[in-house]
Amino acid sequence: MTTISDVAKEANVSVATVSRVLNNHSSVRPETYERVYKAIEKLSFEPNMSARNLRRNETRVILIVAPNITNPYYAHILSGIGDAASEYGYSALIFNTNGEETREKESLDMLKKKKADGAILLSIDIDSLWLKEYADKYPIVHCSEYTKDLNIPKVSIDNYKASLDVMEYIISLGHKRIATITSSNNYISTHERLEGYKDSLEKHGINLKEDYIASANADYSFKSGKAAAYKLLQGENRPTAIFCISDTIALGAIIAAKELGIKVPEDLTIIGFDDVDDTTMFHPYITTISQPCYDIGREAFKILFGIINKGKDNKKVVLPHKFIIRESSAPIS
Amino acid sequence: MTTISDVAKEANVSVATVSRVLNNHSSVRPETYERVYKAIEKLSFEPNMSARNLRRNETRVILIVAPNITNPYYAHILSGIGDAASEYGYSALIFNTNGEETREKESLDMLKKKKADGAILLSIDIDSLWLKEYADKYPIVHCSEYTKDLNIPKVSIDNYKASLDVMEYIISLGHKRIATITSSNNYISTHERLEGYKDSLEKHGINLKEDYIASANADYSFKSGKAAAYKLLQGENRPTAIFCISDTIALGAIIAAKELGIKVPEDLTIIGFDDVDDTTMFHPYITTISQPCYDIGREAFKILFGIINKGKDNKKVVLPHKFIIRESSAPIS
DNA sequence: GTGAAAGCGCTAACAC
DNA sequence: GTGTTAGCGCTTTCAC
Repeated sequence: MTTISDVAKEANVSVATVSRVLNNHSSVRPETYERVYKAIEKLSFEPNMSARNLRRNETRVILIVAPNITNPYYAHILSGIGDAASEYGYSALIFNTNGEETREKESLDMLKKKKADGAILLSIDIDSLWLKEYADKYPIVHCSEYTKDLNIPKVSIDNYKASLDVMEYIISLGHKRIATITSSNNYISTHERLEGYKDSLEKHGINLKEDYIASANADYSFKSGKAAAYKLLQGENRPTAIFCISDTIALGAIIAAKELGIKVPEDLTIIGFDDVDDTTMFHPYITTISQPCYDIGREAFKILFGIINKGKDNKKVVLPHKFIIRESSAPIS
Repeated sequence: MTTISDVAKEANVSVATVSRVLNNHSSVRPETYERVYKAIEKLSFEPNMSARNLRRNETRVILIVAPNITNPYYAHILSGIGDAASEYGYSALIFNTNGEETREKESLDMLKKKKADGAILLSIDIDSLWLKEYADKYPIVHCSEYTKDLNIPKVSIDNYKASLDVMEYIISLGHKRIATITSSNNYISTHERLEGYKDSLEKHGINLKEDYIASANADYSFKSGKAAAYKLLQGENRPTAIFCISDTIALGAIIAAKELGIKVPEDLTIIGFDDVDDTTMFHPYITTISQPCYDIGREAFKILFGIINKGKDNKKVVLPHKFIIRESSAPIS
C-alpha cells in the first residue's frame, strides 16, 4: 500500500505538500504541483479514506431513509442517490423504516452516533415536526416528501402544479363529473395533489362533491385502489373521470371499471401519477404524470454534499414533471 | 465526543483494557470487564469507526454490484443485503453496471483501491472467468447468479430443481406439447432452467422440439416475452403449455395468448418464475416459482462478513424455492 | 490481567 | 511556498 509519505519521497517534497496537492490548496508552486502529481500517478496512489476521515472527523457515509426500497418509486430515487454518492466517494447506509416513526428516529440517531455525515429522507409525514431537532444539528435533505413549516432543504416536483395540469386536461376534455382517488397517508404530495384537484374544480366553477373523493391505502396498493374505484363507480351519478394519485391505483381503477362493464376511456377517463410502474403492458396504457426520480435522487445527494462540506443551506429544488398522454383518457362522449 | 480514553478514566483502567473489553478479549478479569462496561454505558460511548478502520486497515464498506437496482428482483435482494449490512455496521457502495463487463471490472477495482472490504455480485455471466483474478485476492460472494467452474462462495436457489418442479407439474397435468421461453442472457439460472426443461422432457419420453424453445431479451422484458410467445403460438401444432423463465415474460405470454384468442388456462397453461412482480392484479394470476430474495440477500452478506473477518471460505448456500399454483395453469382439456 | 507506548495515514497549525 | 510535527481514536505488542 502506498502512502502519502511514499509520494513525498518520490517527489522530493514533504508530506504536507503532498497533502496540499491532494486537497487543491492554492499555495503550491505549479512546478511542485506538477512533480507531486506525477509521483501520485506513477505510484498510483489513492488516499486512505479511514485516515482522512479520522483526521477530518467525517465518515463519508450517508444515510438513506426510506419506507421500503423495494417500491419501484423509491428504487428509482435510490438509484440516482447511489450513483451520485459513488461518484463523490460516499457510501450509503440504507434504512428501511416501513413508514414507522420510531424507525425514522432510530435511523437518524446514526447521525448522533457519528455513523454518517448526513441523511436523505425519501419520505416523511407532512407534520413530522420532531424532525427539527435533528435538522438543526445535522445535514439532512428531503427528497420527494417533506415536512411543512420546517425550513429543511428539499428536492421534489411541484405536486400542486402537476395536479393542476392533470385537472386542466381533464376539464379541457369536457368532463364535469371528476372524481379523485387519494391516499390515507400523510405525505405532502398527497395533500398538494388533492389541493390541486379541489382548486381546479373551483376555478372552473365545478362544485366539489365529497363523495367524489375516495381514498386508497397509505402505500397506494392496487387492491385498495380498486376498492376505492368500486365505491366511486357504484354510487349514483358516477364520475366520467378519475384522477388517481398513483399508477398502481389507476391500474386498480381500470380493473374495477372493466369488472363493472365500464369502458375506459370511452365511458371513463382514468389518469395516474408517477410513471414508474410498467403501465404499458395492458391496454389501455395509462395517461400519467412522470417524475424524474433518478434526477431527484442525484440532486438530493448534491445538496446534501453541499451542506456537509460547505455548511448550512436551505435550497429548495423543484424539478420539472412531464404529462404523458396515453390511452386511458378521452374527451367526454 | 467521548473517546476510549474518557471511558478509561471513568473506569480507572487503561485504554488498552477498554479496547480489550470492546473487542471481547477473554483476558479481562470479570470485575474489570464489568466496571468498563458500566463506564461505556454511562458515557454512552460509541467507538469511532474511522479510527478503528485506520488501525485495522478496513473500510467497513461493501460493494454491491448489480445491473440495475431498479429491477424489482434486484431491489428485493438489495433490501436483504442492506438490512444485514446495517446490522453489522457496514455501509454499501452500490454499483449499477447495466450488465456491462467493463463496469463490473471497474467496480471491483474499488477492492483494489481499498475502498471496500468485499463485494457481493448480484449477476454475472456464467463464463466470466476473469473474475478468478479478483476472487483469489479479495472477499467476493455471488448472489443468485454465478460463474461456473469458479470456486467462489455463493447463495442462490436450485434453479435446476425448480425447473424440474415446474415441468413435473406441467406434465402431471397431462400436457405433452410443452414449450419454454428462455432468455438470451448468459446467466447460470437461465442455463439451469433450460436444462431442467430438457431433462424433464427426456425423462418422460417427450421429444424435444427445437421450435418449442423461444427466447426473450436478456432483461426478460415484457415486450420480448410477448413476441416470443407470439412465435410459439402461431407455429403449427402450438404448445398447450409454456414455461416462462420470468414472470414478466409470462405476463407477455398471457397477453399474446389473449390477443390470439387463446384461453389461459383452458387452452394454454402458462408458468412464470420469481414471483416478484405483482402478478395478482389481472386474471389469470400466474402460477410461478417464488424465490426468497430477501433471505438470499441477507445470507450473501453474512457469508461475505465471514470471509472478511475469518478468512477464505467457499460456502455454497442453496435456499429453498416455493412453487405457487395460481390460475394460469390447468389440466389439459 | 493490565498498562505504556508505538503507530495506522492523514491534515493543519505553526515555523521558516 | 514548503517543511516539521502534533495528534485524530483506536489496536496491539511488549513489559511487568
